[in-house]
Amino acid sequence: MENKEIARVLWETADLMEIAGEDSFRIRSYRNSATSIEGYPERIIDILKDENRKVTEIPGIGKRLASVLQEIVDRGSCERRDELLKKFPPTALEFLKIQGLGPKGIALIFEHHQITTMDELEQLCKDEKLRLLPRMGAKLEEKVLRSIAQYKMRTGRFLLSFAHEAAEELKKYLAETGGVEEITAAGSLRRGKETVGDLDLLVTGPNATEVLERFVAYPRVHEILGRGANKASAKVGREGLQVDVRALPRESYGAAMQYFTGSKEHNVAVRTRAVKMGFKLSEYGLFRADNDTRVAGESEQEVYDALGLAWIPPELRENSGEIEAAGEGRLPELIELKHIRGDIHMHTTETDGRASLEEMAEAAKNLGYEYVAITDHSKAIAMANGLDETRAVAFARQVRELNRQDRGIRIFSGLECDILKDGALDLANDALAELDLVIGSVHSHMNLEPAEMTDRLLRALECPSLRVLGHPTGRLLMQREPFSFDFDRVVMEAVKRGVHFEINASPERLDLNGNLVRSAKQRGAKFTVSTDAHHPKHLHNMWYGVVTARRGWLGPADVLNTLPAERFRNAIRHN
DNA sequence: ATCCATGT
DNA sequence: CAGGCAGA
DNA sequence: TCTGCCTGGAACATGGAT
Repeated sequence: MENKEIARVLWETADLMEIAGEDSFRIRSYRNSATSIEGYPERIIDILKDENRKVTEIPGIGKRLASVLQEIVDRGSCERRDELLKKFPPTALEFLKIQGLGPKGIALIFEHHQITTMDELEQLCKDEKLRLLPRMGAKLEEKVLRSIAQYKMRTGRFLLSFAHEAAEELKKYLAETGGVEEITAAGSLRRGKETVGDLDLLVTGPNATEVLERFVAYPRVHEILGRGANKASAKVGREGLQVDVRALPRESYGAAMQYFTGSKEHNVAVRTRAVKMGFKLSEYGLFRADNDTRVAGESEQEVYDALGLAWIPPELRENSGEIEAAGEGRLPELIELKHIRGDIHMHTTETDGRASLEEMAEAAKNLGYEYVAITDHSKAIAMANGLDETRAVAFARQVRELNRQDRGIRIFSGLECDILKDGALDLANDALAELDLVIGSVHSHMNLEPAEMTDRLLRALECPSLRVLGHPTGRLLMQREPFSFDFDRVVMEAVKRGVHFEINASPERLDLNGNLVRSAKQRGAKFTVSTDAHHPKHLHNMWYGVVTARRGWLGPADVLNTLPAERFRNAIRHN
């Protein structure tokens, strides 16, 4: 059992305890242990097995949680969780994701009604029964109904990061079969879409068929949906990600990859082109329409070539101009991970990060970056102990001092400064001016009317120290809609003032999706790609941001943090 | 006005 | 629930 | 060195119910 799964069980238990109204310190302990286990460098299961070691060495884990961990590893659950699940249905945990319903509200609902499914909850609201409960009213019913609608839209979809990790794990496992030439994840994962519905794995090689055997025997498969000679599909993991594995002959591997990568719209357009050229294209290959002779199929390159197209990076395959561009040889040269020279949005223990400045810088150095910007929160985020003017200025000074010693990576002093409700920045200008890089972000009042939100952002852009608009749309994938404002107007103003748009690489944001990036670029916008890391391991998320930038047709020149350190410094310098 | 639960 | 501290 | 007792809580604003 992996640390992640253990952490999940602990987290669930904490949620259930909260609904049951148990001691808040105990709940906190469970949550603390969940987060520290999730990010723990060693496998808990190994420590438990080792006679000479104790899990209580891990800070935050004491005698009680140690035995809980043992229990979870042994049987996948713990007594407390089992008890609570007798009292509350497992859907209670789902209800927690409905906006407006917290632990208290859910407990109250269960006290009065015997419901177990989301549909029943929906019905309860529609029947105007929820408002009969104390402290609940018509407004809440509406809110819950809206949130349920959203919930239904997003079920069955998964974060890109989740699908990516699942795919990597599966690929590794399946490759152990031997006799496998290639395993590739196709579909929206390959196109780098922010959320993914299901996973398509394509396999070729002499033993491709055996791979299907191995797949259905995968320990995390929990429901086999079908299995034939060339294709098997199953639900994987507790989350129920549907995975299709297809075994393919070498000669049609490229055609299949092209086909299963999509998008559907892209494929329709490509096929239309093929037909016009006297071919037919399918997942089996590209054939001449008149005599069915195979023209291409082994590689994607071959297929696109034969159609008179340059090979199109999967991120662009949305039928939004990429085919024309490929035909005319004017596909953009897209940004790649290796172009990124510094991560310029991250947090430390000074506010809500989990590691020190030194640890973050060290981790960034190990990723090969030339520089980092440390950008902790400002004081409006009180719960994160955000920096006030005094601390910000002191921090800027501390960083100047740090850079005198050579630590193999350049550090810039930054701040993720809150944009207040009226568009003013949270800290005074003279304090901001001391910092190398000011990112302005909205963290509150996200439901303003569009006009008001637009004005707010426009006003924020007036701040002379502002260099970056952080997570500009505020969306949280599958959780919170982007806030609405006049994007184009804000883009134009930002361009005028030299403010960059952040492509926030954190997988639950991927803020600015590909479409917005592209339309901003067309209006002259420049960008940053940053992880918003709160932990050294989050620095790895950069890839997701780069993929998103690619979906927005960006090249390295569009992105500020591809510049070498010195040029980067000049670009952000205040006048 | 006050108090609570929720959310950031 | 963990961790620290007092008192044994 | 062990046992038992005590403390700790990321702050605040908002929207809505009463």
